Amino acid sequence: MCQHCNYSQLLKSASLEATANRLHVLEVIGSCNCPLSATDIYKVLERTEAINRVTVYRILDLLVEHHILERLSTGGRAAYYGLAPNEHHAPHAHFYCRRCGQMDCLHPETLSVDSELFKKTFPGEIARVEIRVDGICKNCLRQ
Amino acid sequence: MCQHCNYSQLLKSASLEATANRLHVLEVIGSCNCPLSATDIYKVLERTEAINRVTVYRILDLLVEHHILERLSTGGRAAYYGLAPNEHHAPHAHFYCRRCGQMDCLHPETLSVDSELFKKTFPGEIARVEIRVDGICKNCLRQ
DNA sequence: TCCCGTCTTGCAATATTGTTGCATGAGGTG
DNA sequence: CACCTCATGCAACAATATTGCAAGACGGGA
Repeated sequence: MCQHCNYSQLLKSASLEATANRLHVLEVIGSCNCPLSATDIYKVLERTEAINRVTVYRILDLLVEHHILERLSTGGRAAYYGLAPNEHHAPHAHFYCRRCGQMDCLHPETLSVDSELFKKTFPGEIARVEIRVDGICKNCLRQ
Repeated sequence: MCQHCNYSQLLKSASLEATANRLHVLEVIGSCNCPLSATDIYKVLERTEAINRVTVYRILDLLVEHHILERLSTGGRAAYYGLAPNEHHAPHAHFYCRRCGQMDCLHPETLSVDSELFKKTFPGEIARVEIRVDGICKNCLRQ
């Protein structure tokens, strides 16, 4: 997803140590153009690194808390993780294929919500708006 | 949420038997103005009915599959369930409070997405668009 | 009425996903 | 070196959901 982000820099600006494990996690997520579940990430990493499953969960939680990653939800029960919006990444919606379970990022322009009016009238504090389109992807439609 | 829906009728039009358990589940969801998790529903039901937790899960799955209920996701790991859009219920967005975990329905007009352009250009099939606003609700802000 | 098939439900076991407690080890600082 | 902090591993646990199998309900037809 990102040739623009310097993960080490991202971590440092959040006052986090740029440990090898954290960089590995960011590289896996950043090099995939779609959000991944914790299990996905762990499975990729364990092939090449001696990393513990719990460590992956802890890193994901930490990075979400520091707004480096964002947690997304499918209709299913696993959480998915993607790079959080930053200067290189505009907030964008996601598409979830009900048949194959694949989650994809949509281009920021294609789908957005007009939340200005909402923000003015809503009595609470708004942190983010998550938009997810569910359906069947073109690959699954072909079959 | 609904004085207009005849649950028994809803089930019959989906060719499903209107069993007591299914009606109970629908009544619990329909009489709450916010989506509920499977556990929420089970806890309400077990106070008055002899119903099994697994039965609740199965009924929820069945009703989602038949588009009587819709499954919603919070940032957390539990799925939430609400009545699916139908002639009495316009599709609407939801608000999830990060502090108290409460999920609320928003009025259909306050927040909607312009998906016409998207529908024309997207190469897959679109079943629904889920919009969730995350933040802190007004009750939590007061504290 | 009795048998048979289908559907719903309960129960136990299991799976998946995520969390907690505690110990170890690395690396820096006085 | 003694001490501190932080990241990590490991085992146990917790929460949420699913599966397999058996029992029960209920209707249709012999």
